[in-house]
Amino acid sequence: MPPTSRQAAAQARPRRCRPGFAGPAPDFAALAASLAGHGLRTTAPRRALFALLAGHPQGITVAEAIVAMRDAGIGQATVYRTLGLFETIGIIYCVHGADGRHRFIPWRPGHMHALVCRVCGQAVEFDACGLQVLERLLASETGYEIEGHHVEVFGRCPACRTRAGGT
Amino acid sequence: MPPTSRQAAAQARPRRCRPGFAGPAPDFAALAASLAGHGLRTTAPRRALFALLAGHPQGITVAEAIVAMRDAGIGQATVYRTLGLFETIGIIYCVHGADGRHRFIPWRPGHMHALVCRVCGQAVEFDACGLQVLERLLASETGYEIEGHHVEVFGRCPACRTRAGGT
DNA sequence: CAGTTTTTGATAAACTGTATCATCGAATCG
DNA sequence: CGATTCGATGATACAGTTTATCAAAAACTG
Repeated sequence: MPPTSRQAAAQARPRRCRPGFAGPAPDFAALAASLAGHGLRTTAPRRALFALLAGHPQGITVAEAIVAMRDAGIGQATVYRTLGLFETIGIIYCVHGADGRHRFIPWRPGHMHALVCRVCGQAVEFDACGLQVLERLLASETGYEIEGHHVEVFGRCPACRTRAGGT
Repeated sequence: MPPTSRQAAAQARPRRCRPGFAGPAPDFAALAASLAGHGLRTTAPRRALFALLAGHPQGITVAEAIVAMRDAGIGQATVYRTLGLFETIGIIYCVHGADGRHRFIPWRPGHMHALVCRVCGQAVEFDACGLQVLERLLASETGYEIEGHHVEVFGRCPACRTRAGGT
């Protein structure tokens, strides 16, 4: 749902696939630009969370973010707010593992998707170019105007397959 | 109503994607067979939830199920339990929509997916055969053992496109 | 640097999902 | 057909997760 109350004044335009984020070296300039472009301010907590995400290209859970941010003196409410904000302005996206927990992954150039290991949670990204073909096909066959898609593939990573055959 | 359920001939296999479920006419015999095949009992709440699901091929949320079942005098704990059960024995599967909420969808033959209109909610189904190619490619490239996928495509249906141009 | 508005952190509160347990009932057996 | 057994249910309590509130602090503007 859209943000409530007064501090929602800055309407963030729902945007997808903003390139240029994530990676070993957090691009704070890009962060600031994206925030400014949505009329939002660049603050220390936002930078900190952005850096945390940049250091975890495979994504983090809310709980992990809360713990990490707490060590930096940042409250959990801010973590929730900022994650939601980042998702809204399109610098991260949210998936849920098979365990049902949300995981936030930085957007990478090219509209990547995550292949998540059900056992250890490690995620590998892949492009879903095939999906764009599917979208076009669907559009022409159904007359729908396709606005987006959400893909989730899950399985077991090589390490987990080796470690335990069963489960 | 204990009618003649001799048609339950087919023994239940612990298998996913069992066909024959869902649809306008809930196949209670198939439900009973599947439950019995897992050593589970056929009860009124399970039949009721099964019928509810059959009436919503596009899936329902937990909240919707709880409300609907409450009207039938069924407790929320039972709804959670039964949904989890149905998922375990493979007559429904769980996804989370772009809004982050879980949605339970009856398995259909052929593994169809839904294209949902964001405005009116009307859904069109399509097969995602392209996805199977993608899965195989991912498996060979990443070494993951692919166990499943979830695809959600959303947009605006022709009627809603015509009716209102906005948003 | 002062003013204005957004953002934050702490707390409370709401919500979601799970565990417990006495009771009920489906399947089985006599 | 009635008795028995053990799984299933519903109500409640409980734990965990997410959101709302609001005074205080911080960020942008000029």
